[in-house]
Amino acid sequence: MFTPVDKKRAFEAVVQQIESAIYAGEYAPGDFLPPERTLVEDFGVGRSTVREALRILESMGLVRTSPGSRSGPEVCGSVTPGLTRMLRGAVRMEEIPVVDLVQYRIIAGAAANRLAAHLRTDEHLERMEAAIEAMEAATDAAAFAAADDGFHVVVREAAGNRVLGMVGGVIQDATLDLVAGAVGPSAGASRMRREFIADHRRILAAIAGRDGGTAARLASQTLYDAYSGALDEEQRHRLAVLLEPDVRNSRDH
Amino acid sequence: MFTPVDKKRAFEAVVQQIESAIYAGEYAPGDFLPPERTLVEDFGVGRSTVREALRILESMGLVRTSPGSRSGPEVCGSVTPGLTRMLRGAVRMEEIPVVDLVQYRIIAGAAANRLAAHLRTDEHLERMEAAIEAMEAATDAAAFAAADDGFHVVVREAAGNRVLGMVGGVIQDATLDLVAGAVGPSAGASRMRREFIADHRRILAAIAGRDGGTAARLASQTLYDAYSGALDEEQRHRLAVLLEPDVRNSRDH
DNA sequence: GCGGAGTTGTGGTCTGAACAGCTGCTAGGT
DNA sequence: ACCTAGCAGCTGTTCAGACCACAACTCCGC
Repeated sequence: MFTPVDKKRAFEAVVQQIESAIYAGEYAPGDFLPPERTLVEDFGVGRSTVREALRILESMGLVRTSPGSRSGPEVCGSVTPGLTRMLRGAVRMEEIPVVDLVQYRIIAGAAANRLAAHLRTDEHLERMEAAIEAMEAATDAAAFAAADDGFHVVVREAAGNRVLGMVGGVIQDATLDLVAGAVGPSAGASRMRREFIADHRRILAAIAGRDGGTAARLASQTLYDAYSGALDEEQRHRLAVLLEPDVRNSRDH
Repeated sequence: MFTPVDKKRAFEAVVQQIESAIYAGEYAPGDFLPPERTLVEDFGVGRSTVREALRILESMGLVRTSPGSRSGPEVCGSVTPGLTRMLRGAVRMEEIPVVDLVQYRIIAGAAANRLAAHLRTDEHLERMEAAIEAMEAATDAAAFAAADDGFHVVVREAAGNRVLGMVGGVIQDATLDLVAGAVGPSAGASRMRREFIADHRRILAAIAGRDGGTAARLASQTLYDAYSGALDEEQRHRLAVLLEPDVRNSRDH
């Protein structure tokens, strides 16, 4: 059996070497790689090859270049912004149906609220309270939506799961882009808005009382109420499946 | 009040223009961008600038270049390989803990199995059965892991949620590469492997019987059993919170 | 009709150059 | 002695031109 030969392009080999060096800990965040012209000598390749490799590493968020530095490209620690950017692009390109986005928000929101109820600190509670007060003080739909966003951001932060936080943020943004002003609480009348705020207060109370099950259930129901109006019957059913399903099953018995 | 100026580098502007064109649908997956030398004329920049932009777009998974093509860079649809690569990097940089990935898989897996139980077709069941048979026939750990992957792919497909499918696939690939052989069922003895297969048969039976609650519970428990051995007590607790939490809460009353 | 050699266009790489921005040193003035 | 303006050096950024390898297309001879 022969192993498939991988014809690598030169810049890919450079990327792999630098990437491995960073992952291996030879370069810690904050350190500086050798300047481009030195890398050219070390790798024995042309300048453009080194630069293309650095562009890839930069787009991955591993390094950062800035002119005038005396020390070369900087190894920066946080890869999350690059990851978030790519995920956002992927979501945009997939042209995901709104019902899938809402369905995901119900799933991820329930889990995030459940986790937040167990792991939240008092500081988280204060920030959630502040977000609700910002919702009450909002005069236009944009400010209201932003305050609502802020509440969910704190919940995800309290949940303490980086993946849940990152994906949730991207999907939440995508939902806002698609349905901005059309559906959801921001477009509702003031009575609808008050009800929406009251829902959030109930969620906050459940999180404060470390009642994860109630927090998850309330969060799912609130999302369903906010968006179900814009969906047809078949789509609503796909969402309703996620609301208290275990109870439904036990009733079926 | 002055607005901060954003000094953009030339290749970033090129990236943004091409990116927007793709997202706007001007170039569908499978289409071809103009050749590099034509882009040089169109954008009025040098060749290396265009090439650096193309490298960034390529690392994001948006385009693919191959020498000898008469048509220019190809716009490719799937961004997931790039996402997986970057997520793996984030984990290796210890920016995202492995426990977060496992926790996410439990959350998303439970939801996917629950949805699949309601929406699956007979064809899905046949493919799940085929995946389980492939697990039984697997001789090495890699084949076993691949067959396990295949089962979950079908489940996500049956669930019919694009977000869950895309993100779930990325996370699954990332965990596969990171923990393959170290933890998880692939490293276990044959008894552990048989138990793992039996779990999947039970999940399949629940999905076939349209019992979403049971399918979700079994899937969560299987994942927890597979990975909990490699985690410490505090991490295990973060996972255990997600297993049958409503029952725990009702018992607390 | 068909197979093979030449042509053409493509991406991949290298070289050399010039420019802009920042840093650090230095010389001059106070 | 201290401060500041200017200079030199190094950095990243961009451009132009050239060459190579490769794939596809074309055309010619069989």
